[in-house]
Amino acid sequence: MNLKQLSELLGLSQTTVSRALNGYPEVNEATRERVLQAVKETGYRPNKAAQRLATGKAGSIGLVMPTAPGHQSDVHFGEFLAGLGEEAVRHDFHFVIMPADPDDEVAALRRLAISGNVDALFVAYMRGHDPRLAMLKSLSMPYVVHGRSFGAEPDYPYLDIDNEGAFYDATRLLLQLGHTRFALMNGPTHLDFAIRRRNGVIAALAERGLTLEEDCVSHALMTDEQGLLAMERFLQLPQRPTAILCSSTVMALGAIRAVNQAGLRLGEDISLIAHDDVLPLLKPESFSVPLTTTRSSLRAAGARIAQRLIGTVKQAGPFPEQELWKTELIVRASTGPAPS
Amino acid sequence: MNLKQLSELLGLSQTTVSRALNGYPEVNEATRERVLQAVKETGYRPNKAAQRLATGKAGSIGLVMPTAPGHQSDVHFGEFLAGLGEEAVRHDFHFVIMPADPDDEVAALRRLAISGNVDALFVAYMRGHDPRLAMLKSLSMPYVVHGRSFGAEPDYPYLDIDNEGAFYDATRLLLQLGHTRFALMNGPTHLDFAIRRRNGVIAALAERGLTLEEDCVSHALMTDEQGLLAMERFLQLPQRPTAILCSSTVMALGAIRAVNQAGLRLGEDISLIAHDDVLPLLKPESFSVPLTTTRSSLRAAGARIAQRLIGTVKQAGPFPEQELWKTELIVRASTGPAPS
DNA sequence: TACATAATTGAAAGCGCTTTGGATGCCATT
DNA sequence: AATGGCATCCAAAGCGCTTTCAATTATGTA
Repeated sequence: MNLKQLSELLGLSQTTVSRALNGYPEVNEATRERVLQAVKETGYRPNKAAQRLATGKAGSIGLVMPTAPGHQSDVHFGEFLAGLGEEAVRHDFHFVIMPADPDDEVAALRRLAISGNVDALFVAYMRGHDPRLAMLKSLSMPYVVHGRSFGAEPDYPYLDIDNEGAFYDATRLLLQLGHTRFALMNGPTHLDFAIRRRNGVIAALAERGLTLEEDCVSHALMTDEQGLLAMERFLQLPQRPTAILCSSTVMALGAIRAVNQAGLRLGEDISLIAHDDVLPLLKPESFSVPLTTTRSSLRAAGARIAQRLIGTVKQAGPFPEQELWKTELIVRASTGPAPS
Repeated sequence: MNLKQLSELLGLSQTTVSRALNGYPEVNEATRERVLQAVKETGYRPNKAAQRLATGKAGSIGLVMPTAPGHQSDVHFGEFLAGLGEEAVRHDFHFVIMPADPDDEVAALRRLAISGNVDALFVAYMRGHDPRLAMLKSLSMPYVVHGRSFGAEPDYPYLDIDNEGAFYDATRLLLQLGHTRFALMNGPTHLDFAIRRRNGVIAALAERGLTLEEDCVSHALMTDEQGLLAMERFLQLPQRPTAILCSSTVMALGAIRAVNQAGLRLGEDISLIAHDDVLPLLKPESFSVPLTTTRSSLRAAGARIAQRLIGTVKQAGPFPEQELWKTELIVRASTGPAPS
């Protein structure tokens, strides 16, 4: 069933049917009703490819999924996608996902953009001085960046959380509890959020005249394995840190295992604060020692970005170009006063 | 730059340029060279929407992502997607993801199919007597089902793992270790794999004249929370089970917490075997008590399905219609002889 | 009553590609 | 010289939609 057949069936022109379907005001309400009724009965669906060719709009937003054989797939990606989806489903948008080697992200993003398959782009996994920004600006296609790019002029549309503030606050809390020996389990060095979180910690420590020693910082993939390894390393330090900041609840999982294996008690011997993206299968509140976290929902961020992206494509009013979300600092049992 | 402009530039017809680009044999090699050269110089890219409208082929495979506000996003989905992606990236295919309310999956799948945006469908989260099968058959679009539909004639293309066999073998192992009181922590009742796994357990028990008591079975979302709750319930039973089968390592996480909290020792007081989809952030081998599992990589399954789907679209030879993968039973420390 | 105006509808021209159904010219055969 | 086959190429007809421009009818105004 296509437009032509439908219009013949109704004894109307394609023009009128098309208008009725797309909510144009110049069609008689009675006619529109008739058309809508026929659509319901026949199950007619406009062919998207044709629609796209005619309008230039695809009703879809594109994103690059970093993937490669052996490449760790990322829980955060799925969660974020769920957020995007939640919003997209309300506007009959869909996603076009271009899988790409992580080393090939710039090219993949360009391919996606000029493929003509998408109306807007979503960009994540931002790095410091991210090379994709220049490319995006040259593209004349709407986009929103999740995160920011440290070192780049902040003149691009983004939604980010206040990573520096989050870790600054977390560190301050630990300082107030009397801790003086700190360690940071962070994500990969080149990623923007890792840079900012580190800065947050350093800034808070500096106010007390403390510094973050090089051997008290780990940069690694945010897996529980890496968490275990990093924590084991920390615990073997001659001057063992008592306060640990951690970039992910996934990593914290491994870290906690290391603490337990060392026979230490979380919240007493070791205080731990992790950043919580509100992942579905990791509830810090139900850890055996509930985990103090800086919290910000990845999923909510996804939904908001979808909203901005779709709104822009549909020309539905202006959106703020830059948004910086505060995180919540939620104190639970994994933090306590420094052991004397 | 479009085909018309390019062909004018070259002094050729659109026909010839199109053929040169698409590898048709009836164009002079010299001409083809000239065209390819011009493409390189002008950066011409064919408009996908037009291509699609003309050919009906989109170079993409479609899938429905169950999502709704408040709906738990699923780690397995992301991992599976990574597998699909790994293969798709090699063939310049992409995905079109249609987010949909879980209650609306049949309709969503149909929308996706007739949208003209996809060449093939991937279908997951199969249920017993799944209503989507009939719809898919009527569709004349290639598809592959991940899993099967219990109770339906197995005449559709699928890739599944031998869920029944996996849990049968796991149960037998526990029986050999002397266990007699079993419990099963399963996924939602209506899902196909849950049905088959349960059957596997029941079959193995039956051989020894044992039965699976109703209060020793839990059907729930496969989250760590539900795992915790289910295990707590099991442990409070008057005749406490000593052998637990679990449908997911995520769930096992919570279950293990419950065991620890009850002051029991995993692998001694309680033996546990879980099914391992090889999720990136849950390594059963590095649990504090390494976990005995039935293993089958979700990601590998994704890649294989992508291969079949893309191959079918490209008419690249026939693929087996039905595949049933064996799982591996990997024995680690979470299983031990029944306590006396 | 005559005319301007608003409300509705349609014909047809694209959108950028693929593909059918010829053309055209060239060569080897009869 | 007439024939057929082959290698190349092209004009034009779609694919299924949107949108411009125009036509038609109904309504209101002086």
